[in-house]
Parts: sequence; structure tokens; C-alpha cells
Amino acid sequence: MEHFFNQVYAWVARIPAGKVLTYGQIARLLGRPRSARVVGWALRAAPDHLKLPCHRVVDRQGGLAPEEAFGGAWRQRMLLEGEDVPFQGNGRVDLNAANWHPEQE
DNA sequence: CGCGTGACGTCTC
DNA sequence: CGAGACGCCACGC
Repeated sequence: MEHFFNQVYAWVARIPAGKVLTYGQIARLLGRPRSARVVGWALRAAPDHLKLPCHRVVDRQGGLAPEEAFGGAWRQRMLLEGEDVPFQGNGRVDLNAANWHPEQE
């Protein structure tokens, strides 16, 4: 539980600026390919003092978090654009260019 | 110990 | 190509 959450936080904290990870991707990195939901849950429960770049975590289609998170999806988009994260123009992150592959690091 | 729930994912229609 | 249904896993009650 906290171990799982901690792992999620660890990966999120490692995401370089300008790159993004998907929930499912993180879940796989943790050895739980079907725990994408739990990943999102972990971020939901992520304490602010960890200062995690949770705005760099998107869904499989590059979609941003719901409005209720971040105090507005526009906020997340603004942060991403501020890091030169490419958008597709439809409000989604261009995963083809911004998706981070930790295995390559 | 069982039930409901959710920042997701994949398959179908 | 958009919307809906089901599946998954951890957690709180």
C-alpha cells in the first residue's frame, strides 16, 4: 500500500520536465499492469509537500486530469505548456513526442 | 472478511 | 471515431 504509493511517487518525481508518463505506464513499471486506477488514486492522495509534478501524468490518450484536480485542468495544461510539452491542439498531450520512456534512461 | 469506490485501460457496439 | 460496459487493484468502512 504505502509501498505501492511510494513507488508511484518515486517514478513521478523522476519524470523530467517536458516529458509525461501515463497511469498505465507507471502501473506497469511497478509490476501491476492492471493497477492504473490505483496509480491515479495514489496521485489523488499525494501530499502537496512532496511537490510531485503530477501534471506530468496523463491518461493513455494524453488527456489531462478532471477539473476538480489541480484546481482546474487549464492549470495542468498551463504547467505542461510552460515545460514545452507538445499538445495536439485538442487539449491532449502529444504522447508521441512527450511520452517518457524510463527504460531508455 | 465482504462491499463499494476511483487522476485508468481495453474491448465492443 | 465517440460512448458505454467490464475488468483490475488497493483502500476505507
